[in-house]
Amino acid sequence: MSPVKNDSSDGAPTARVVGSGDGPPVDRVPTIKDVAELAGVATSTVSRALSNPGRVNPRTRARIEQVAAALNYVPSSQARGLSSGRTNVVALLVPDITNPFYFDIIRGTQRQLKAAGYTQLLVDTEESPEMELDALQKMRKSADGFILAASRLTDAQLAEVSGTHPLVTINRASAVAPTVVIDTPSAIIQALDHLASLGHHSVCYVSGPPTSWSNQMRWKVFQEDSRNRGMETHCIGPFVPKTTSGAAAADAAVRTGATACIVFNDLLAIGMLQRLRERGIRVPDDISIVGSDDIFGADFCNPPLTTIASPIEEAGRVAVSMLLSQLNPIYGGGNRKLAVMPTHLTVRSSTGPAPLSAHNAAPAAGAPA
Amino acid sequence: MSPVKNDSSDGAPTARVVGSGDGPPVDRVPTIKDVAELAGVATSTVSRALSNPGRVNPRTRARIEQVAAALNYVPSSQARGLSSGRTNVVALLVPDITNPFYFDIIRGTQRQLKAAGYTQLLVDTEESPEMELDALQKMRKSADGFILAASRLTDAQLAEVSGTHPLVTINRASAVAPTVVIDTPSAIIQALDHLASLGHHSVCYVSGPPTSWSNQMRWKVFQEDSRNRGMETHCIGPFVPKTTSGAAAADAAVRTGATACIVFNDLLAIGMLQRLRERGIRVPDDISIVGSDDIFGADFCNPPLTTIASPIEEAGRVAVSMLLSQLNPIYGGGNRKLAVMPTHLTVRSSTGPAPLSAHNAAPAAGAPA
DNA sequence: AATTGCATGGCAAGCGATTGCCAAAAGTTG
DNA sequence: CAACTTTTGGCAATCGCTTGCCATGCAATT
Repeated sequence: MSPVKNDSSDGAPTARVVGSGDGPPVDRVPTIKDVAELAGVATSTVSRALSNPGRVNPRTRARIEQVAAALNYVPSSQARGLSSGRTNVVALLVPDITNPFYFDIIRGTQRQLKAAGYTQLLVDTEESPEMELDALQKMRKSADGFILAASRLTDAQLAEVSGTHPLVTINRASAVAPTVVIDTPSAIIQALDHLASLGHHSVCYVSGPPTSWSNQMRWKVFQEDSRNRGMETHCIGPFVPKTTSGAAAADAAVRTGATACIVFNDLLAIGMLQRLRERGIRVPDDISIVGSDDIFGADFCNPPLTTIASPIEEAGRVAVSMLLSQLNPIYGGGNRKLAVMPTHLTVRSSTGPAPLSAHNAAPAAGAPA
Repeated sequence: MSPVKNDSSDGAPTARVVGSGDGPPVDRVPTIKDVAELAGVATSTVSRALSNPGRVNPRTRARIEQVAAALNYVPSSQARGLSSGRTNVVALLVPDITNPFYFDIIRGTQRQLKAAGYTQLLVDTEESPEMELDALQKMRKSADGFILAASRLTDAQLAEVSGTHPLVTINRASAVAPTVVIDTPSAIIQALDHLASLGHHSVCYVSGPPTSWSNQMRWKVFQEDSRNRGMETHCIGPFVPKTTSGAAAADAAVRTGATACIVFNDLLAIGMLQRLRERGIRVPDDISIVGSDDIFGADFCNPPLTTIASPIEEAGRVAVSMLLSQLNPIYGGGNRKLAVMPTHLTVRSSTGPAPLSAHNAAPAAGAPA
């Protein structure tokens, strides 16, 4: 009833500038108790007014909200977490924070989580299953749920963890945990189609981390489909999925005599592009390269990379929805266990017609023409 | 002492697979009390043993540690935070999480923080001062300190915030907060030197966000130094520092007739490169481009970008040290208020000799040679 | 031998919220 | 108007840990 902004003529009650005082900033940050007193109610009422709107009289609630605003009150997430058991934090675990592939995931989950009132905690597991497990363990109590992007865990580990933590995986199929995967078979088949229509007969898969589920899937489909098409099939690797591994990958690829490569991811593909250029091997004239992910940079590298693109940011968003419906059944949407994201081939300039020369004698650098 | 992977055969007290039970996983996670009881001491002793090693008898401590390990005990960060007032969380605020410039900062701070036992909380402020302020406010209690990368706050806001929150800024000078900046004057001068030695007489600064401190600094130095050298000086912009703004920037740059550009950052520069290529304007034959930051992609774009590189990851690490010494004076290192990171020019292929033709008639796309 | 001092560990009071339970007030119904 | 249901708000017990303060035991000092 009484106007609320009465506690000081004009100033903000908290967050005063240090000003001339030499000590640390004072003016203790307001707690729920301060709000309660000022509003003339019990702390329980304040708590409910703020997080359980229906439970309190609209008039009372309005007053409390005013006081809270005037006081610049922000509930302590610590205290809230302690007493309620919920933290409103979701942890996103990625193998390598600097891999552009994850940017869109990060951004997608970030947006969606924020919209749902959650805070995202980003963890870089450095491609290590141990770190992944460890983080999961350590944050058991400090996060409500987990999103594992391209988890490096074994099936058994994943099953175990999934039994005790609400989680969803991205790009890592699992029998037990809800999963968002990209449509790998379709992706590979599209790429192979493209290559076949350009006249390639000898193709090579450039493999990524052996522990990566999507790598395994890609190779499997690649192998089957290229065989069905009667293509000569090669596989090289595994390589660390970074540009720096591109040199080794490029050299190995050339050595197979294949006229086209499908590469585990764009990072590696871009590295290969660089190496091939150094060695004077022309792309796509001498060899075609198909990447995967369509990361930042794939469009402006040289030549621009043909690549398998997928709606990664959306995958992130979907993962969040799945997790949220797991955390809070009220979110509805049922409990979808699997979402498959469509893919499409983005053709740029790193693929072209197969060279006319035999496919078993790729031009070696420095060799006479 | 005990190996870590021991929780298999004889049962981990927690984290049991759900197995056949249909209810949620039980086996309440162990608390400090469980550890205390099992070790036959008080909880206070456990607490001390775990976080204040010197305060407890080594033998007792060993026992407690064993029990804790056996129980797979992980202290609740919530509870710890509540009672101690410390959260062991440091928030890193960046304007745009997808801007590769920040990757190295993120990685640098991440590493260093982890080493010091802190958790990094990454926040994307979306280039918005409001969001930045808001995040700061909201996390007042949930983070021990803040690192503001390229803060968009005004001086006044920064001063106020800095009075109430332990923070350090990166690439944003401030009279009040400890700061890590890159050596902008030197960077610009190096670039201008390079350009001058290539015979350029008309240069253009391509401006980034007006609220960016480093943008302001760069322009200031650019202006002064190019004038001192008797160069013709242009400035265009501001542009949003993303590749998508590159087209407009490129067109505007060409229009000035300058033979060389120094661009606010690599993202924008790469966008310009793309546009120039589209328009048939050759880089560096017709126009030279210098970027800034040496981000991921600067080395493999087309042509590879000459750019001002700085030890960004190290800047992140330094920022963390400065923050830590602020949070915990025991960390020592004094209270350095300013760290300046050296820069160097990385010359690649986007810069070359000034074209011989007059500098006021850049070749228009489609114009006959 | 008495005193002092230090190392060690326990007690218990918080930290700031949430929430089950209960009581008072308000609204309904016959 | 009585009996009953619903709303609304308060009490107080947690949540799991930290930490100031105190008690004890033992070694060192005088």
